[in-house]
Amino acid sequence: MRTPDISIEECTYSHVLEIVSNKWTALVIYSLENGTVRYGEMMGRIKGISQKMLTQTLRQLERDGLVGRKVTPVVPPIVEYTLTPLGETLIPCMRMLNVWATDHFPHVKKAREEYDIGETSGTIA
Amino acid sequence: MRTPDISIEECTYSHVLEIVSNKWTALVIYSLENGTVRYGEMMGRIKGISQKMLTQTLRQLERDGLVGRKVTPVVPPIVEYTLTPLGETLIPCMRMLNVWATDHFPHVKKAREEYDIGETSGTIA
DNA sequence: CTCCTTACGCACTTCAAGGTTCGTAACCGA
DNA sequence: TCGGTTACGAACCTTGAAGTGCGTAAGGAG
Repeated sequence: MRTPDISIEECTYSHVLEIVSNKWTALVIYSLENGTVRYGEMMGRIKGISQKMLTQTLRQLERDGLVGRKVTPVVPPIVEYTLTPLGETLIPCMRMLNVWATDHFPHVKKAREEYDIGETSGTIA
Repeated sequence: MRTPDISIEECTYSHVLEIVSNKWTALVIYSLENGTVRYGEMMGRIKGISQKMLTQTLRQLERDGLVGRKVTPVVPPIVEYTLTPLGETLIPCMRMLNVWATDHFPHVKKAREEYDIGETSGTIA
């Protein structure tokens, strides 16, 4: 009764996750942090991403207004991507998560290992 | 050549997402923000969650060392969950994302609508 | 005339997250 | 004896995210 019910729809936090929780989104934003990058160059920078996933991720970010897309209709084509001002506002948030991870992720890893040990051996005795 | 390649493994940011990007994780953490909560009470607070998903989410958070679990073996059983100190360190991060969402999500929504209009009608002409 | 390039789109497949339902221990009150 | 309670576990199904591979335009180099 004290605290009201929580739902996903009214939780703004969940909305942010919708935007940035995709597998490659963070890496794409990172690669744009220092300015405009061409499609092909991004492919080279982000290890392991496929053409399809890069395109798909960029389309989504473009749709959300976080990155801008500039096409130069020459042959072969030149397509350049840049963070929009809106997109740049995400950087501090991501940095904060980054700091948290650097500070606390080892702790999490340790907790996991201990938990898993307790799971496998502890239940027997 | 200027910036080195980025990969998911070395991106700490991606590790945090592993932890908190699950659908219900944020809501569960929120519900624990003001202190210890029993299992059944959480069910009532988090709208739409099923028993399975609540248990599953709590197990994961417990494994990651973010929430503590205390069982009182009476009948019917009493199980209480609490944020650990480590779990509490996540709150500021989540708040920041929350602020970002409140400030910028309307902008994102607008961008989406405009993009979708351009998609459906613009290509024809 | 043919191949090479860039930046895609499209079709197909795989896999894991999430959701639904049912069963369970153990005691207490009626 | 029997239903009610709490906090689960296990089996099953669905859906969507992610991965793989192929096709393509348009012109310039050879």
